Amino acid sequence: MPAQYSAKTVEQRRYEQWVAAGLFEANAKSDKPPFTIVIPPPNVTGVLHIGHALDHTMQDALIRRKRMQGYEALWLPGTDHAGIATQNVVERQLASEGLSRHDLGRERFIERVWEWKAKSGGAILGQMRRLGDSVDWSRERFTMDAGLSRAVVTIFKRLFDDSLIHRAERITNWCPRCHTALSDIEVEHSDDEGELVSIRYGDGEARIVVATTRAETMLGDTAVAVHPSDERYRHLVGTEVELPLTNRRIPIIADHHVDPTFGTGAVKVTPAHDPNDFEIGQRHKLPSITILDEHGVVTVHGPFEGLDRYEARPAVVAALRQQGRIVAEKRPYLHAVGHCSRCGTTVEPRLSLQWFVKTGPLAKAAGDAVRDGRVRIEPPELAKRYFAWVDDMHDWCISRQLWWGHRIPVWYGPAGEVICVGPDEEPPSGAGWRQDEDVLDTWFSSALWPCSTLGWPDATEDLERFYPTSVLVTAYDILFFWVARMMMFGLYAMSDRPADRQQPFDVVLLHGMVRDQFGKKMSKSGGNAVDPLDWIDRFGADATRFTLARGANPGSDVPINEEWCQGSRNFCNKLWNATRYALMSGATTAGDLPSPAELSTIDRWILSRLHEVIAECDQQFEAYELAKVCETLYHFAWDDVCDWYLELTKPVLAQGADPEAARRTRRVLGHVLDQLLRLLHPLIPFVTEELWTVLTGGESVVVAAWPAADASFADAGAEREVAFLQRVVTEVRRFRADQGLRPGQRVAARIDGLQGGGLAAHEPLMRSLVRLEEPGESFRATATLTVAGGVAVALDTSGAIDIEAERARLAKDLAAAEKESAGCRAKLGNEAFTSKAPTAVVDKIKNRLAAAESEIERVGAQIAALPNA
RNA sequence: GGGCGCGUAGCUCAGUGGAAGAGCACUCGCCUUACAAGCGAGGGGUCGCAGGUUCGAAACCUGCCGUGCCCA
Repeated sequence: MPAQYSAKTVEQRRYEQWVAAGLFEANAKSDKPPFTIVIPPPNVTGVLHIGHALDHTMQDALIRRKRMQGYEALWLPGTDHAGIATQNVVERQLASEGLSRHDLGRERFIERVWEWKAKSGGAILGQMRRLGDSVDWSRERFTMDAGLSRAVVTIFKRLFDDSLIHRAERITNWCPRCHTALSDIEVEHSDDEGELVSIRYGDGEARIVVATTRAETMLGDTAVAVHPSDERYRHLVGTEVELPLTNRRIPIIADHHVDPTFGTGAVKVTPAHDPNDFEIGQRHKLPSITILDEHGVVTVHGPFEGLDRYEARPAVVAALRQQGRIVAEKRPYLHAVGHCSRCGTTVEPRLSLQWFVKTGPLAKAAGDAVRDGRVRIEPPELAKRYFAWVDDMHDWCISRQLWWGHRIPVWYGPAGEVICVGPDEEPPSGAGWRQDEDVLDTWFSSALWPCSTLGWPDATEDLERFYPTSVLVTAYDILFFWVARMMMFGLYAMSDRPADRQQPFDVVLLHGMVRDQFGKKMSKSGGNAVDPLDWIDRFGADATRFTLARGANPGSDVPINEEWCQGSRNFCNKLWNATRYALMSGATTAGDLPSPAELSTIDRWILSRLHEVIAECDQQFEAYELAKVCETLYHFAWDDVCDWYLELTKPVLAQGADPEAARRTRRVLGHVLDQLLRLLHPLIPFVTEELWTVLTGGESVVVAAWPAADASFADAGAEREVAFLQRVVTEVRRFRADQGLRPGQRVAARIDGLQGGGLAAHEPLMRSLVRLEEPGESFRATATLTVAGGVAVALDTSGAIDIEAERARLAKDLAAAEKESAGCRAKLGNEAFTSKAPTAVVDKIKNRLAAAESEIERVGAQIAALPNA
């Protein structure tokens, strides 16, 4: 084994072996309990970014541990067809050939998309292999697969028949670039610079001033609204005012929605181009005048016709200014603007005929499932956010004016018939029948993902066995995207089952977003984005995973940086070298572990610690505290095992030592590493596999049994003894460092009082750790260290010691002890404390005081023994 | 504007009523036969501010300041 671990030479080879051996394939026929995770399907156009890497690291850690624990573990991979994004990609490709999708026609265009998918789609799936995702590739799914498409039609038909899907003309978020409607969650709001223009409508007595950030929409105004109790305008309500630039007069109406404190307290009402105005329009039965087409171009007759909305705005303002109607202008004016989440274009609220899911009853059920505990949100604090969303959900616009996607299964007849065609039904044929042109929102199909991937609507073996899935892992910022929609559809689709088996998942585990070392959001433009593949290349997948997992505190954001990833790589290397050393020292996993009675204190200590750590890890895993699992194992591996256990057992394993004792320690050493590698495997699968197979000769740690905590290994005596030993060693090291004694330099010393601490047997061990040799003929102590517990170390430093350095160190110790003592005395002298605090707490303080007092005595005596400078 | 978080060491974060912690960074000394991707030792905190509750507050309550996110 080389002295450095090379992830590059291990990772790809190991992954291929795992897949070839079928270790990730779940067997629906086994009698093991199931544990299921479906991957939140990434876009088929997507590439692996650092957020996926975090999400997948967490899922893989959970699923690998369950697999080792003997569950029938299924992690199901796949992608969604990403309607808008994919269509955009292929349209761009066509554009470079000078073509549009309309040149090809619908059928040929969809063929092109499939060709694109076959050639370049799903790049992320290959990248997941590099991360080490233990997904079952034999069950990979795509939302446009035949089976999943059938699921879409099935639920559409059911919802339609239950009157939960309907078609209506409403204001929707319209992307003038993608030429499609969007749902609310596909719109991202940001504060942008715009303008606020105040315009005077009407003249003389009948004039009123309104303010707007979108002057061009005044062409579509059909009213001016004021608050009903606004005294300033009461006399105008019910009258009409002249709308400039048009030959129209519009009414002044009173509506509670108007905020009288904003601007002049009067607002223009454009029902066809603003959701609030639309509502006002409905209430007051106002006409809606559409002034912009699907490209955002003005359609009203006159001088502005044919202008883009951004050309029309200054043109309208200029025309108004010419008429002297601009009362005030504010530029720049910061206000919230919605953008298409796919292309960034400013969305245009637009009146159009769309299909909607009536979310009311579905959202209620989705909320109830969490409220009554069938589904648990982790961490629970985030449930509030979930409720806030599902309890106030707007109807969901599901039709998209795209070609790529599941076409809406509705046919319109010559006599105005509207027929929804189910999965096993024949669409109507004959003259005048046509299918709806639109496709469904991609989320409509991914909302079914937990059940459709397992075979729904068919009652498949997989569905029976693996649904409900165990846990859904995703980022809190898309709680609404995945969770709420999967909950609504899962519960609805599975409603024929008993209530406790309908939910798409038992637990929703939410993590935060990956950020840089200063907590800043990662962005390409900000230059702080980390490409996980780059890290995998340079540091290895294990190091990348460990860095992410180590920051994954439940529900909070995960800061990472390159130095920390280096640290994780170093940790892998540490394990590599510890195992390398162990193998060179003859560590073995063959044969039974010797019983504690046969073992040395040191061996019993490390086994005691091991079992504490196993128990801690289990508890932390169950609580989804991955950051804590990492910390626990990092600390145990590096500090307990490498820094102490390996060092403490070196003399036993050295040549010339008792061969039986050495044999037993080799077995314990092998066991501890074996167990440690198993515990770490879910987090860092590659290096642990490489080391574990060499160490144990086993087939693969992927399917090795998860360690079981056994309290009978707890050994408080051994832990106390080793802690004391560590204290003596550290005390001597401090002295040596302060005195500037070279680490390699051997120093003669006499050690007294070891019997009292029960450490007599460890004297040779201690001497070797701190390089103290037996006193010779000419031994003359130049310094004496007293350590707690009556141990004293007299050293011959062969010359004058640095008394000032020694005094400074001791003074510091003394000050600390005195501070402690004073604090404890103050507490114990307070009658209110001793009478009201629990006895256990009072006793603890008494013990601390006693310890501080003896420390003061010890250090004081040492200072007194120092020669005067 | 409404809601939800957060504020602890230089940085990033644990710590939820009873000794202020970790990793990294920093300082000093070391190539000590597993590991310099390493070893040993060390320095560093008014727990945002002000009140309050309590025998006791980093933690609980109120207000303020700063900051982040979501929604409008």
